[in-house]
Amino acid sequence: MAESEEDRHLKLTGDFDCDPTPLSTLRHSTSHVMAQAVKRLFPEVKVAIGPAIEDGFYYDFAKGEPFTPEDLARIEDVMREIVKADIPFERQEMSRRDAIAFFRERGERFKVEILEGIEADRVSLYKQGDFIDLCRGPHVARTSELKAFKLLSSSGAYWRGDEKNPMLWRIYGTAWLTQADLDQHLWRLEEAKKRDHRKLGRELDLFDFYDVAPGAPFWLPNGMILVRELEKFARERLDAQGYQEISTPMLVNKKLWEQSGHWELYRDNMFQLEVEGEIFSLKPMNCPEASYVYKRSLRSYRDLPLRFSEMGRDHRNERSGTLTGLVRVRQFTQDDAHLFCRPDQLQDELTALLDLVREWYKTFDLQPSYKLATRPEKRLGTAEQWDNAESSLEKALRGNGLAFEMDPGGGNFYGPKIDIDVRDALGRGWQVATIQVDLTMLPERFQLEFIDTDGQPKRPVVIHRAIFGSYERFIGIITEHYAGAFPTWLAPVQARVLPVSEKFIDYARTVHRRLRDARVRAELDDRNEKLGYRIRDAQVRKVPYMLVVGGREAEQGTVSLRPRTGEDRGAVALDRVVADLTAEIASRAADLTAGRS
RNA sequence: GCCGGGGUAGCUCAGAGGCAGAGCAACUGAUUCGUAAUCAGUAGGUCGCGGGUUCAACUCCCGCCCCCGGCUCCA
Repeated sequence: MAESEEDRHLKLTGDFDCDPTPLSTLRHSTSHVMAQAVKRLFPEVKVAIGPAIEDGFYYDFAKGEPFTPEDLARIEDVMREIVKADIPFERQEMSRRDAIAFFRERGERFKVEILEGIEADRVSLYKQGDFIDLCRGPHVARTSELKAFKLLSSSGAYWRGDEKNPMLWRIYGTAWLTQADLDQHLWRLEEAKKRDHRKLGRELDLFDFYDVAPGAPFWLPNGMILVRELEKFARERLDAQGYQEISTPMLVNKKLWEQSGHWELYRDNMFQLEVEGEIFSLKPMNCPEASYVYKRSLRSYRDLPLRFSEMGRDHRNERSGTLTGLVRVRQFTQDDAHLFCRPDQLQDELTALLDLVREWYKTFDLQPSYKLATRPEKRLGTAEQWDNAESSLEKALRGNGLAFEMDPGGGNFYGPKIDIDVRDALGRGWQVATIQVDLTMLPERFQLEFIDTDGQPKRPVVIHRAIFGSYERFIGIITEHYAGAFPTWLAPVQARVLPVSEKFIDYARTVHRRLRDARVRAELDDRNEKLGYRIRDAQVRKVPYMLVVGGREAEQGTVSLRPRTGEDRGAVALDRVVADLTAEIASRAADLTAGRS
């Protein structure tokens, strides 16, 4: 992982510990003004740290009682007074020793602790009016520059993120350069609430959770359609790429996990149970068992690469407080694969894999971004192996014309990797795919071999990769991305036939049957309700197409086509509607184009 | 796991020691309807679970489970 803004903030070392861009500076200054307001209202409170973060800022405070929503409103009022007073931010420097004395005298124990933990001889402080804080800066010139901000929430947070440390109270806020940006951000927060996959999952009957199985979804018929369509999508692509699908046991003897190293490093996250005196565990990952499949026979250099894919159902005993809808679960299904190749094949495999990833996400209108994580300090394997693996990953990225960030030292101890985030329709990032080169872990621990051209056994390189990441999380992501209005190929119900009145039920049945025969997931809504009611219902259920049929349509063999976008595409011949819909579904098109002239 | 907030009808939520409530959804009937909500009626509950206090607990106390927002972790 690259150092986070929080980490840099805490260390106060280097030239620019805090991101000096105008927006980050503004947010950072806003957090100082918030701390100033808090100290005015609650003089006994001690301050910890307050960095800029994505979309805003926070500040942590030591205080007996939590902040209430009313407190936040009062703090915000005081902040606006401070802004109005147009106070300058003033920088001053002092020796670290003096700074320690300065903050100790004020009882600011957290500042003292930070200062004691750093190496710099001199440090900077920033002062605005009656508030002074240890800070690397930079800051805006005057408080009047803060125009568009809002406090959002308060919650507990540990000092330095360590649960053994005291709990502090954190206030989150957001700040922007303009009111329009702030309004836009607040709109996105509102919109995100409306799109919450937990809410939509219930409303659209996709999945549900019951307290008998925390962290594990029950897939309802509608949601299972999504699972099946995604599986079908994945299998089509992997079949075309020469993958071979396997499936390995979920309940596995502890011996395997001792061999793989999971028992030592990951045991706390594994569900264990005893069977006839032996300890078994539900698999948290699929790699060790894929190695068994590899090892099943003697492999020649000619057999490689071997690409074993698996819809691996994994269980991880996540701490109860971390579970969140489909995004963080205890049972999930990875679209996993392990590619076993010769070192000289690594480059081509990675290039093909990135091409696959790039194409994959086009279907969902999700924008991927790539991060190359290189060798960490603690690692296994030779410099030559690492050089080869890192340059192969980089060449694969460049070969595909992909922009990427570097994450120096962020790789696994067994090899470098590329992590892939996607940005959704609201601009939120989600980690989905990962491509990890494994130089040593599986190859060494499981003694993987192939017989090379010289007749000697050699170690293959393994690539661990997942593209959706997990079906559960991915469905959570796309539910929010599409706001539940899935493209036709994914929509649980693709079309609803709505007879204008029961007089036209026969023709409606014919239309319905034609659609079903063409494998369109269609429903007939012949309920005893007015057309307007049934249209509204289909709309609320986000059904892509409504096919309204009455006398005119029955006579002419047409349907009146109304996509959920609200347009009226008028009377379209039934044959054409069926053809358009099947084409739209087969091509996994993003837009609703059937019947568009 | 920790901190804070919650759990009352399918959903959204009100109620606070003394008869369990509303809107929407559901069901039944009437209406036969042309592009986002027809009218009327009916039914619906172990107030998360267990214990305690009390003449009486959805309400107060204790323990547990689950959910939400964070911390930490993460596909």
